[in-house]
Amino acid sequence: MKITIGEIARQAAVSKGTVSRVINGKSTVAEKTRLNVLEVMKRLDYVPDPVARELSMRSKHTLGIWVGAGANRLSPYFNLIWRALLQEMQMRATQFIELPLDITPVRRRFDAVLLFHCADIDNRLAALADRHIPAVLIGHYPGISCVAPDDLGGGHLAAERMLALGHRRMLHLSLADDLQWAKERANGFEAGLSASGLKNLESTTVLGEGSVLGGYRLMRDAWNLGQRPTGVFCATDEMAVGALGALADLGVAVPRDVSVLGFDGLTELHPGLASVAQDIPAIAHMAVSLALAAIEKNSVRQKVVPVTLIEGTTLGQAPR
Amino acid sequence: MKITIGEIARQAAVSKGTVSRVINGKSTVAEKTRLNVLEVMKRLDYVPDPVARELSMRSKHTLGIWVGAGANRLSPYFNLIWRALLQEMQMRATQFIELPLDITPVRRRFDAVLLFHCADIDNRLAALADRHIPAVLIGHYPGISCVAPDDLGGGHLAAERMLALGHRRMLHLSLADDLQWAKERANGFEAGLSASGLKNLESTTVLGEGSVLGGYRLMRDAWNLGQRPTGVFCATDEMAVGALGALADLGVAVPRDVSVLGFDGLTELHPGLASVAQDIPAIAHMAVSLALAAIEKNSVRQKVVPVTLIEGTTLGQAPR
DNA sequence: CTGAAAGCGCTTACAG
DNA sequence: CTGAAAGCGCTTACAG
Repeated sequence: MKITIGEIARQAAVSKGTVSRVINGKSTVAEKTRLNVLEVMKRLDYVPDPVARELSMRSKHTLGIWVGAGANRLSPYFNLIWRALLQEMQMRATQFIELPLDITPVRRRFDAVLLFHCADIDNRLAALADRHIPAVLIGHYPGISCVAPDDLGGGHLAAERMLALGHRRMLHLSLADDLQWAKERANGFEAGLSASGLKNLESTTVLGEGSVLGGYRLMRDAWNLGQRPTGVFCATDEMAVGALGALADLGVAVPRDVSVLGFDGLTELHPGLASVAQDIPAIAHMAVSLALAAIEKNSVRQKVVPVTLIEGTTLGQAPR
Repeated sequence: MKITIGEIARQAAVSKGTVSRVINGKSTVAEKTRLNVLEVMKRLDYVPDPVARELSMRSKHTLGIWVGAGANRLSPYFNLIWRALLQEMQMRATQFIELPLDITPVRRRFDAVLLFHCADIDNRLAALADRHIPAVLIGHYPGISCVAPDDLGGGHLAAERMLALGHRRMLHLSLADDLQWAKERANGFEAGLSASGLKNLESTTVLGEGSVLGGYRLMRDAWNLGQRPTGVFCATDEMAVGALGALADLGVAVPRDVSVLGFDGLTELHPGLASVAQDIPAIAHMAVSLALAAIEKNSVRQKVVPVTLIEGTTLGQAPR
C-alpha cells in the first residue's frame, strides 16, 4: 500500500488540508500540530506524490520550447540545459510542449516560448511577435526577455586566472561564426588582459568551429604555424577537448608546458578539464521565471547569470 | 483555455467516458461515434493530459534508472535514449526515479531497475540480485533481461552495402575497449565480408576510442601509414564524424574517393552522414516492457531490435 | 454501445 | 489555526 496524505492525516488526527499545509509550509499551522504531522510523515517515510501535486497545482500556462535545427540538439550543453528546463517545469508544475521547426500548424495553445540562439533567430522572433506570443531567449537579443550566462565576465575571469598563474603568451580559440556569446567571451578575455596593464603580453586569437574537431584543428594549426602559447583559452569546452587532443598528438605536456581552459562547465567531457562554468540550473530557473512573468505581467527583463571558474588538472602555473 | 476531455465531449455531444474510450481504443465504441470524436479531437488538436492520465491509470510500479558515471552521460546517444525512455514511461504511466551511484540509502521503493552498460556493471547487477530487484540492461549480459540493437546484423548490413557499392578495400574503425556491442558490430562486419565469397577483398581493422577525436586519429594515422581504403566503416557515428574530419584535412574527397559509414543513426551530427541506425524509441519501449514483465511475471527475456541503413551523402559508389 | 459517478493524491479558496 | 469541499484531467467499473 502506497501511503498517501490521507493516511498521514488519519494518523496525525488532522485533516488532509492541514497536512498539505505543513507539506507546503504555506499558511500558518499551529506549531504543535505541525510538529506532530511532521513526526508522522517522518515515521511513515512519506513523500508527497509529485504527479498528483502537479495535477492539482499547475499553472494554467503552457510554455513552448523551440529548439534550433541541426547538430547542436545533440550537443552536451543542450543536453544539460534541456534536462534542467524539464526539471524546472516539473517543479513549477508548468506544462510545456516542444515546438516543431514550423509552428504555423501547431494548434495547441502555448502562452510563451523559450528559445535558443540559432541561425534564423530573427525570423523566429518576428513570427512570435506577429502572433503576440511572449518570447524568452536563452542568449542575448535586444528588446525581448533574455537569460544568459555572464559571458563577458567569464572571459574576464579566464584572463585574470591565466595571468595570475603567470601566463604571458596566450592563444585564444574562438568561433568564426558571428555569435553573440562567442564575441562576449572574446571581448571579456581581451578586456581582462588589457586591464592587467602588463606590457609583456602576447595574445593571438584564431577562429574556427565550436566543436571538438574545431578546437583540434585550431590548436594543431596554430602550433604548426609556430605559435608557442603557454595558456590556451577556448570559447567552449568541446573546443578545449579538441585542443587537448591536438596537444597530446603534438607531444606537448598539459599543464606542464601549456595550460588549457574551457568554457561552459562540462567537466565530464574530459578528466580534469578546467572550465569557466555556467550555472545551468539557475539559467533554467530564470528562463521559466521570465516566461511566466512575461505572460502575467507582460514584462521584459534581461538577466545575466554569474559564472564560476572550475579549477582542474589542465590548468597550471606557466612554465618559466 | 486549455482544452480538455470535457471540451471534446461537449463538442462531440457525448460523455467524457466515451471520449476516453476512443482515446484508449479499449472497449467498443460505435464506429460512427468514434469517427466523430476523432474528428473533434483532431480539429481542436487535442492531446490528452499525460499527468492526469498517469494519476488515474498508473501502475503501482516504479522503475529506477541507474546511469553510469562519467562522460557518456553527455553523449549524443545517451541524450536520445534518455529522452525516449522518459517519454515511454510517461506514455505508459509508469513512475520512475533516477538512482544515484550508491543505491543503498535510497528509501523510495522501486520494483525494477533499468541500466546501461558501464564499467562496474557486474557489481551493479550483483547488488540488485542481492536485493532481489529485477534488472533490465540496455545492452547484452547473460542471465538477465536485456534489450539491444542488432549490432551483429548492423555490421553485416554495413558490409553488404559497402560491397554492393563496389568497395573492395575497407578500413574498419573500431574500439580498443572490450565492449560487447563494439565486438558484435565488428564480427558482423567481418562476417558480412566473408559471406560475399569475394577473393579480391582487403579489410583492415584499427582500434581506438569511440569519440570524434578517436575516429579522427584512427583515420589520419591509417592514411599516413599508407592505407588507401575506398570504404570506411566506423563503429560509432562520433567516430565517423572524426574520420570525415581527418579525410577533409587530408584533402580526400567524400564520397568520391572514400565512402564513410557510421553506426547509431545520429545523422544530425554531420550533414549527410550515412549510418546504420538504431531504433531508439523501440529500444526504450522494449526496455520498459521487459521491466514490467520482469516485475509481474518474473520473466527474463533478451530482445534484439532491428537496425536500418540510412543512406547519406557520405556513402557512394567505389571509385574505379 | 454509452452515461453518470467515483476515484487517482494532492491543493486551495471558503468558512468558521 | 483548521476542516469540509471542490477541483485538477483523466479512467473505469457499474448500470442500463
